[in-house]
Amino acid sequence: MPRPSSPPAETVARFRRQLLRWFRRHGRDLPWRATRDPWRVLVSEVMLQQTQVARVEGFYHRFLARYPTLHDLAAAPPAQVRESWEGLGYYRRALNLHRLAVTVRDEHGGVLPADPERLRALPGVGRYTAGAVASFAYERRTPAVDTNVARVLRRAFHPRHAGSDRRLWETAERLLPRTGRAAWAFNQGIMELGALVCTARVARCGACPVRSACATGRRRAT
DNA sequence: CTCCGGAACT
DNA sequence: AGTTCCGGAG
Repeated sequence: MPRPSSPPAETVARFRRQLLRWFRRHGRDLPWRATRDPWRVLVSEVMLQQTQVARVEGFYHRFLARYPTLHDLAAAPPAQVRESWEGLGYYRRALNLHRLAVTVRDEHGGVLPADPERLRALPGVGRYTAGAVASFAYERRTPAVDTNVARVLRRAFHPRHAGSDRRLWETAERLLPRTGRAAWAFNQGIMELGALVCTARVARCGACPVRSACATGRRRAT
């Protein structure tokens, strides 16, 4: 029997339902999940790009105390911005965030765009971050596939397929619940699953809430 | 010591 | 397609 190019609708629905229920109960109360302020969401996403949650938390609060709005960052001298980023590494992120703030101030009336396409055009914003900001700040019904999510989707729905980001984004799109509000929770949830359960080094299938809807989990009850 | 991780650039 | 950036986790 040929492997379907796309998972069955019933499996997709079950995965979505199980994930959402699990996230409601087990999702962590992270600071950036308690806000829809686009600036705060953006800062969290940029910091989280290559840095783990535990490390980001402290810097996140300090940075936002220093730059409570996008305008505060835009007005700051580059050297100070760089200093505020000390300890997080990948300093180009700070440079790009500063450039982004200036661009949004000067060319978008100070308002961060809600559209992934327009977000994508800003410095330091790739496909993932654009989707994340659109979903987490504006509750747009749009996918956000970072490497954690890609890993979960690959294990669950495309176990023998190595590459093709396109397939993964298509699957992510299919998995999204109907409303933007629910899509927010789904996107948060699937990232949480990748962070806590379906981690890079070990897939904890025995503790996984979507095990029965997952190609990898159905094989082994680890 | 090896692996992990978005975006930009070559 | 491959490389670079930077620090932490396993």
